[in-house]
Amino acid sequence: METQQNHQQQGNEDGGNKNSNFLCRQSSTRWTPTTEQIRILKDLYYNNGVRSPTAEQIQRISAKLRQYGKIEGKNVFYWFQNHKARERQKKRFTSTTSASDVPMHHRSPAAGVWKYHQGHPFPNNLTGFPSSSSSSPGVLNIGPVGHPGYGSVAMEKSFRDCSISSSVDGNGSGLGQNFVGVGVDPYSSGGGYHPFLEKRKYVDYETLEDE
Amino acid sequence: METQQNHQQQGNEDGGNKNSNFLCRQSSTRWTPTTEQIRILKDLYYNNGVRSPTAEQIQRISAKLRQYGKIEGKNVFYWFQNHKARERQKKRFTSTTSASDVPMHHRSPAAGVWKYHQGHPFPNNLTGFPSSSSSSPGVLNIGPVGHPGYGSVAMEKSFRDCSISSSVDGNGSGLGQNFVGVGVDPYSSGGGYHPFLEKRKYVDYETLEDE
DNA sequence: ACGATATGAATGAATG
DNA sequence: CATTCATTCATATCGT
Repeated sequence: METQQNHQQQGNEDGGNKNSNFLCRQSSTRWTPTTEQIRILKDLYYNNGVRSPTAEQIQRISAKLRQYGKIEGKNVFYWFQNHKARERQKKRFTSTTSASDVPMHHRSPAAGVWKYHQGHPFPNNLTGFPSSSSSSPGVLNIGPVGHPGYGSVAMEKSFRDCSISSSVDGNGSGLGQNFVGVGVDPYSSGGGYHPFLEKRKYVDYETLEDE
Repeated sequence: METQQNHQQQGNEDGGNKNSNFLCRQSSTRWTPTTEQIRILKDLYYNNGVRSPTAEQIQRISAKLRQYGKIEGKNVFYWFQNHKARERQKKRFTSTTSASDVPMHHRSPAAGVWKYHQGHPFPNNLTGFPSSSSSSPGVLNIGPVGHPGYGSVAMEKSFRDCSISSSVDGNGSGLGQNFVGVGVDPYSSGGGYHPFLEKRKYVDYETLEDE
C-alpha cells in the first residue's frame, strides 16, 4: 500500500505532461498525488475521520492540496471514495472462501498506517469539521464555506474513447436518425412515483417520525 | 440483423462484456450499455433535454434501446438519474455557485419550441427548464437553445465499452420510424407499466463505521 | 520488458 | 434529488 516509495516526480504543480506519445488520450494522465497531498488526505481520513467529504469540503481540500500539485475536486472525491471502498473491500474479503483461489491481491498491512492517535471516536465531521487536530504540517481546516466564490469550470473529461467515429453518417451525432420517438407526452401520468422501482422494502415511512 | 456494430448483444449471454479478468463471470448483474445505447441516451439527454423521463418515456426509451442490447426500464431510469446527478455534483466540486449565482442564463424564447399549452409547463422537466425537446419527433431543435446549464454537445465522458467500429450507420433496425409521429399520444401506452425492480438484493451489510 | 499490484477514474445500482 | 456503495476499467509504478 502506501508503504511504497514516494517517487512522485511531482514538484511541478501542473502535471508537467511530458507525454510524448500521441496516443488516443494524452491529456492529463490521471492525477498522481504528491507525497504531501497523500499525507494530507490521509490525515483527513484517519485523524479527522473524513470519509465522504461534502462538496464544500472537497473544494477546500482540493484548494489546499493544489498548493502541492495539480489537483481537482474530483480527485479528492474519488480518493476518498476509493480509499473507503478499498478498506471495506479488504475487510470483507478477510476470510470468505478462505484460500484456494483468487490470488489477486495479497494481504497488505494497510492497517499499519494507523499509527496516529487512533483511539478516539471521530466527532462526526461530515457536516462539521475538525476543531483543529493539527497533526501534520499541512492540516487544513475545512471550516465553514462562507464565501466560496465561483470559478471557472474546466472539469476536463478524460477521453479514453478511441473511437472517434467522425464521419459516420451524414448526421454526425445521428440526432435525427437516432431520435427516439419518445415524444414528450404532456399527458404523461406523471404520478410522481416510478413504476420501475419497486416500492421500498416493506414499510412506507408514513407514520414513522423523523429521528 | 443488427449488422456488425459492436453490441455486446446480451440477449442472453451477458458475459461477453469485454476483457476483464476471468474472475467470476457471474452474470454481470449490472447492465452494460452498448455504444448505441449510450449514444441515444445522451442524445435524449442533451438534444432533447430529457432528464427525468416519466414512466412512459422510460418505457419507450428502453424499448428502443432494447434493439441494441438487453436493457430494462430501471436501467434507463437510473441512467438519467445518475447522469444528471453527476453533472451537478461535478459542478459542485469545481464551483460552488452557492445557490444564486446564475451567471445569466437567458431563456431565449427564440424557438417557440417549448410553448406549453395553457396547462402544464412540461412535466418532463422537473428542473423546470426548457427542454426544447421536439415534442414533435419530426422537428429537431438542436439549435443553440438556451440551456441554463448545459447546452453543449453531448460528447462527455465515455465508457470502457470502447469498441472500435465507428460506423454508426446501419442502425436500421427498427429505427426506420425515427421521426415518426409518435409525439404526443394521449393514448400512448397508457399506464401499462409494470414493476420491474424488485426489492433490494443485498442485505445491509455490516455497518462498520470504523475501527 | 513484462507481469502483478496499487490505485485513480467511471458508472451502475441503491438508499435516504 | 443527493449521497453512497460496489464493481470494474485503466493506468502508473514496482518487482522480478
